[in-house]
Amino acid sequence: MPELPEVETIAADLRQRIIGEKIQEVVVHDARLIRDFPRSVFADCPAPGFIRAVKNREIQKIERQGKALIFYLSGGKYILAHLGMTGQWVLADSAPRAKVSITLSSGQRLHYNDQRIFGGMTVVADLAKVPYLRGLGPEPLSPGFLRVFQAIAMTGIKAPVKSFLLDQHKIAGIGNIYASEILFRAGIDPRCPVNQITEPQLRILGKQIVAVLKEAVCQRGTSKRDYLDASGRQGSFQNYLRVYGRAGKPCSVCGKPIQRVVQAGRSTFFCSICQK
DNA sequence: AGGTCGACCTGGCAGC
DNA sequence: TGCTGCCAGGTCGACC
Repeated sequence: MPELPEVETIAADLRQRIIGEKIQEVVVHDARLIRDFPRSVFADCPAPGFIRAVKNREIQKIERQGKALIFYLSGGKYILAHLGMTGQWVLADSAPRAKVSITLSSGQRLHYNDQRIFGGMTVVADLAKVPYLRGLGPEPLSPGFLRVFQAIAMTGIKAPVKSFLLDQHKIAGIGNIYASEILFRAGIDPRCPVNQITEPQLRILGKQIVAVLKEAVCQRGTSKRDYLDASGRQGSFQNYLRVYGRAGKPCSVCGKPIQRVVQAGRSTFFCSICQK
């Protein structure tokens, strides 16, 4: 599900509703979800250790970094969570398919669902030592991003620009949906190597990264399949997609059919007339 | 060094 | 109806 706008929406929702609450009870329905971030599984079942580590701590702050969600707990512990493809954090009395359920001091219940189990969570004592966070590129919504982006993009990268946008080490938070949308708005062919894009085009690209992500945050994310916010509601940016998931349908600008190609095993959507 | 590809999982859906 | 194959918003490690 989650790219930057979706994780940002969930973080904002949870911030409003559970800051200051104490974790009273944790039930792990599927131990595969509790794992070293984000994929490697502990040799033995880590769930009891996770529960012990977070129980009775207060949630003091919630932040997003890239596509990761971080719960700051009292006593210097952090829950580090990643939603993978199908993860959901939902506040609700019950959630029949929840993989992890957390009861808070007010009686609210926070559930983590994840159909494909690509996401998960772990508890850490030092964020600075987490390889995923250390490796993240600049945040598109942070001040000074455009200048940093320009500098990174000018380092002679030969990869197709679509792969570049998806690389979390280069830029944090962009995923498959927004990469296609950003490139359409910038008028750049997703297959074009980064080092063949002109400086003025790169400036437009940087601005479109910021514009598309900001707009998607305002629309509370894109609910194409599974994504729901922390109240279980859909986002609305799917109503504004110009190319993603529209293969064969007419381009909103020139009317020619939107193309779908596969790059690095993932679908890319674009207009071969409007994007050069 | 830097880029590409399969593996990790489950479920929905189109086509036969 | 039921089977098969394809598809899905992410990330990492093996491989070139």
